[in-house]
Amino acid sequence: MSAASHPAPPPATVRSPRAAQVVEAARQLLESKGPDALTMRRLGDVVGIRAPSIYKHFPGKPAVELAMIEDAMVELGTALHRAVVGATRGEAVAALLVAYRATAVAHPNLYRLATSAGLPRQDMAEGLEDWAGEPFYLATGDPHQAQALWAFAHGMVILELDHRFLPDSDLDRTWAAGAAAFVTTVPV
Amino acid sequence: MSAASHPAPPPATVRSPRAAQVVEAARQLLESKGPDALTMRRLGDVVGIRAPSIYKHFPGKPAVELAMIEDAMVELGTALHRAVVGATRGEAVAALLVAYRATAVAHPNLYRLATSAGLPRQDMAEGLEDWAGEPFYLATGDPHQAQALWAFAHGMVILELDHRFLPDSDLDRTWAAGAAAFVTTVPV
DNA sequence: TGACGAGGCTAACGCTGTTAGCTACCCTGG
DNA sequence: CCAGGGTAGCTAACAGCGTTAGCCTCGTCA
Repeated sequence: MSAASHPAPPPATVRSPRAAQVVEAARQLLESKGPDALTMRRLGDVVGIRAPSIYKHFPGKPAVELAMIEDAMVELGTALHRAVVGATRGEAVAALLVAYRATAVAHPNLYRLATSAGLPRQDMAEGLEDWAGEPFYLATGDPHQAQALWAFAHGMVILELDHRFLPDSDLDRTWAAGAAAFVTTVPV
Repeated sequence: MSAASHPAPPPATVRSPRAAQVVEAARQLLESKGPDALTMRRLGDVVGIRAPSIYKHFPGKPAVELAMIEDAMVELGTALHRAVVGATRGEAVAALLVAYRATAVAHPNLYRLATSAGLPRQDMAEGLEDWAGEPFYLATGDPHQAQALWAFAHGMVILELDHRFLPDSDLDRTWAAGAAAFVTTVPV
């Protein structure tokens, strides 16, 4: 393991070929047609089976969504770890925010799904949440700074995705303002 | 008008007595039973009419929700304006965050409804959005700082409401960390 | 008095997630 | 070699959702 590597995500739950196919189809459906298009019948159509047959592989729609969320967290965590590894403190915050924004904007519906509700933690892969959030601690060196920075990043992304900022906003500068606020501050 | 007053919200759209009753019932239903309980049939039950009759007063469920969102924004904006009026720069940011958090936590489901999706801006009361967001500009004196602070506040609230922070987090300190970050920073 | 809009009603449509029950295949034990 | 059982598909159906069509009954006003 080289000095510039980052910790691997916790082992993912194994999926049967059919289950993996369902999750892949669900993701494609969600990203290309939006959340309203993600129905069990349409999902069955894409896979080539009837909706009730999906229940042979997943206990219900929330379980399919949870699998998608786990995938999204692995990808987001990977991007964030890659951004902070080997960076100095000042660079790390900016690089982390850039990676966070880019990953979320690249898959907006998936990001929304993964973050816009409570998580069934007991059903999630052990340690995945901690691992994905670790880069915020690595970049700030303080748990409260890390949480605050995460809140800022998530707030920015979700408000941007939902077009909640005024239409002519210069969001690059707003991101920069947030980054500056967090790098120039000492932990309380 | 005294020196410690704040600007009044833009005039609200007038509602017939029945329409007001529907919105009030919807809010009570949402807050007490959660978003899944907010159905047109249940809403009719509370008001004392059948679900299809609601369509004599609103074009559809989204219109009822929009009315609730407008009410929520008036209340949030009022609380935020009250918090910043007459405060010094350093105090204003902290007071603003306290008011934001308190208002959101007091009506979690309403806050989620008002912030967790895109807004049909053309159907909203003119100027309401600007007016509700104005305290962020008053507290920071800079539009990008204002947006960044809003993103932080919203991120904190929504992650707290959805129990996304690790269970034993000391969120008071995280809020303080964010406040400190934004008061000690100069505009970029 | 007659017309008409406002606001209620029932019935129904198409959609949703989900369950029950049936069937066909494959693998394994006797 | 055959019986049993699990795996994974199917159709039919249910309850609930938002919404629409069409009807009826008031109150108001020309």
